[in-house]
Amino acid sequence: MHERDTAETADPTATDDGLSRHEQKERTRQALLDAALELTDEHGFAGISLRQVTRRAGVVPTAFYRHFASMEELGLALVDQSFDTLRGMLREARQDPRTYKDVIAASAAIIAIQVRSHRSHFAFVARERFGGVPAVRRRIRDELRLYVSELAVDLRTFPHLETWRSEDVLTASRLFVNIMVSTAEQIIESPDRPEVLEQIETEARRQMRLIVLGYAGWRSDETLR
Amino acid sequence: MHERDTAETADPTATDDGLSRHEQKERTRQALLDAALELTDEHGFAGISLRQVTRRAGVVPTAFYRHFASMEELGLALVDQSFDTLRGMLREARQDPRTYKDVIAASAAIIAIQVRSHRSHFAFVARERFGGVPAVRRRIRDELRLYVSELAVDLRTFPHLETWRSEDVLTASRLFVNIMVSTAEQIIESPDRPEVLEQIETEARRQMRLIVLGYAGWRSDETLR
DNA sequence: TGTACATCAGTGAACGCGCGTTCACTGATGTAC
DNA sequence: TGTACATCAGTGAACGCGCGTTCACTGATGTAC
Repeated sequence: MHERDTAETADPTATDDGLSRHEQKERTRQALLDAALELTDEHGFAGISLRQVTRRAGVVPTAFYRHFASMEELGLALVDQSFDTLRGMLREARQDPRTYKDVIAASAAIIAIQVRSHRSHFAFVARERFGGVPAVRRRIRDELRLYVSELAVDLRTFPHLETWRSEDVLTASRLFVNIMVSTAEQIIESPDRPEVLEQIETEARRQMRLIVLGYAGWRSDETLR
Repeated sequence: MHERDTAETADPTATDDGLSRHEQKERTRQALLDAALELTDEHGFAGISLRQVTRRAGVVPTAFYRHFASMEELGLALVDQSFDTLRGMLREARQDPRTYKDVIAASAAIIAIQVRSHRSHFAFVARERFGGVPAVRRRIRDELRLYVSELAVDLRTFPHLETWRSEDVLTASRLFVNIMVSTAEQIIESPDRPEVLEQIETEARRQMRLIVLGYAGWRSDETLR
């Protein structure tokens, strides 16, 4: 083994833009994903072509195959990226102290903020959940199911809820995810004006409050099973 | 038996298949719509071509233009047809006496039956609501908004609800339509097995019951506004 | 009633275009010594 | 250290194919008289 490694300051492998081959490749891959996400927003994933994606990403069509075997594979990668964002939302809610004071107001606020800052990922899930390529649709459905059960685990930590039956917690979790998704869909479809967003957020709060109150009634009247 | 059947009610304008030019044209138009609906189920509306539609309908591509100026126009016609079906559901619920005994059980049952017998129309609305061509998406959004307010009018006729504030009735209507759409989506995505459908229907009933109970709580505690 | 003519739903050839995919290639980055 | 070679992300030409749309047409249906 030879003695190598010289200076810490100057990187001997540095190129014009300071990126290694690996880093450059990763950057192109992300450019393809971003391009596809943008185009999906306009035409739906089923309506976009490999050539459109590479054109927008600034590479030649054949370069696509260095990163994905097919458009379908790229679509699945987009699902994964989108759900990373959705999971980030759960993580944020868990860390936010407001959540444990007023879970409803906190949830509505977090949803509104997250949807606005990751609009394209939410839009992708909303559009492709029923929209397009079977493989993408299936992956989204599976991830959503997983997401519901992850939320159910969180819900169990709240006072009163730890004694509930697990199907009841799951029903609540499904309703919350339902409201979350439809709120996201509304925000995506709306003009980006503050008063419209405020109205959607208020509606989401009302819906969640209704469900919480519903459960209070449910618990006190077991015959309604 | 070889002797030809004598047409006792011989229609002088009768052709081989007994259809006038107008009737035949209408039949072709419907064949195009049906073909597009089937193909949309497989690939999404954005993913199908004019030629695919005409091929399945059994006419030559150029014949398409005798009926629609473009695929977009055909898409809008499909939205209209689908909402005729959804309105039929409301009409059915209004006529069904069970609705006024147990609105929840009746609604869940009616949704389940209607979705099964008009699966393709529900699937079209579910898929294209966020899925594809902007014009189609917009039309669906507008029709859904109208549908929510039509249901709100119906809800007002129920005991207790006539005294509610109109925003509250609208919120309830939105929640019901939300549950209806997501129930339809689940049925569409599920294998057609009775016990799975029964489970989805039960979940829909639970969700609706929860909301009704929620409103009971809401009414008795106005501070939760 | 029969005849002559008009209408028009559907045909079939042709077009230019964007598509996905193949292939041999280039030249900068990375590595061995 | 410098040199020689390997790797491989991205290139560019080429292909066959299905696409939407045009056009002149055919022949059954419909209408006037």
